[in-house]
Amino acid sequence: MIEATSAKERVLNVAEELFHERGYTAVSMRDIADALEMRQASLYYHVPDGKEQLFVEVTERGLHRHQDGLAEAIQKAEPKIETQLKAAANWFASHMPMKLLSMLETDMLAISAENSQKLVYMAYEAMFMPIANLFAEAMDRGEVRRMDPNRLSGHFLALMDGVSYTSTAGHALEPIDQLVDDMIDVFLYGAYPR
Amino acid sequence: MIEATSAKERVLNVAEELFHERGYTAVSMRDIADALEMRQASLYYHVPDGKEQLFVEVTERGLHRHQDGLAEAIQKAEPKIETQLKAAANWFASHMPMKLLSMLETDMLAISAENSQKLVYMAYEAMFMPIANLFAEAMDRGEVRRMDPNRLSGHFLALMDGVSYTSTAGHALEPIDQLVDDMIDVFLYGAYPR
DNA sequence: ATTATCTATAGATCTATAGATAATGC
DNA sequence: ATTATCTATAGATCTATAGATAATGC
Repeated sequence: MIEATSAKERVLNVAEELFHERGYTAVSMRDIADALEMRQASLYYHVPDGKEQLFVEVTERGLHRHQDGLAEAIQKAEPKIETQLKAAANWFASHMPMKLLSMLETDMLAISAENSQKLVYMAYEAMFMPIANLFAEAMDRGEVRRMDPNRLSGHFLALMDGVSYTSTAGHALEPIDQLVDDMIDVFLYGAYPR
Repeated sequence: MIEATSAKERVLNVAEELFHERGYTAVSMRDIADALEMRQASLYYHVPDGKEQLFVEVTERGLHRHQDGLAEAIQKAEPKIETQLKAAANWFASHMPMKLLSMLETDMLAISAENSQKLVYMAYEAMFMPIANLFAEAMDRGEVRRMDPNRLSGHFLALMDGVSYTSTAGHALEPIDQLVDDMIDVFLYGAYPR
């Protein structure tokens, strides 16, 4: 079998795009099936447990992809916080603007508590923790001022989310790399004059 | 009539809470009516044009409230960027953690293009612009380094959104004021050692 | 007369199940 | 036998409309 993408993968890909765009509740199984040019009921062959399972699988897959890609991007960069952050941010930016916050906030309330907990924890592991570790190490090297690395990670991801939004929403006059660099500059040096 | 809140206001208040919590599509007219202990159909007396109108009214009211409250908070503060930002941030934080980004991203796609455009513009006027003006003035005073004030405003609001989320989601060990102060400190001085 | 509710219901849409069908793989 | 689709449909839920009812205000 030299299929580029299996049928299941195609389902996950389309579902990912739609869920990401409009959110869990706003997307119906019908919408997904339509986009795949198949009948709504046919989706249940791939996800017998239904819509919530589909969402969970899509999100898990996406988070694993983020975890791997992010780890690789960071590891490839020289161990200097600015370079590492740029690598991380550019990876985020290129691999689908994440909207982490909005996902965590709204969609999680529409699924079961168990699934929600699992996904929130995976998001923590995939995105929050790696960045926090980066800061902790940078602090040990004296590169970043001492403070709670978790808090700093939260700030960085919030900024990253903002950049994603800006570039998605069209009011982006400049390429995303430029936006990312600017953001990191403010993050590292602050808004006060140097 | 010495009513504290009119029937219409009660409807808007409950709708605001639910929409804010779970998003536009995830909340049904039934949910809102149930929370008000009235019948679903009765809502249509207050909002004859239905659910979308209700959402638009709720959001407009909320944005106006933000516009006024924010303007007042800023104007009361001494004209020093740090003090002004703290005033702005604390106002945001106390008057309902906003989730501006998530609202703009997801909910706007579920309503008509006209309404969406109107609300996005109102959000821009109510939150984005006042903060951008703050920065522009601070730059003139030499208090903030020269750069695009709009971009800076975006970064600040993204950080604010992140703080709102942190404090909402329970993983807040500290009072929100503390989180806000920390955030502003990073924003102004940067993550690099001073 | 106005305000604010109610009951009843039409019509659309949504999730999910049951069972048929057809192509490919052993 | 497995994979991947289809048709048909049950049952729930959702938005919105029509028309009745009752209390308060002029």
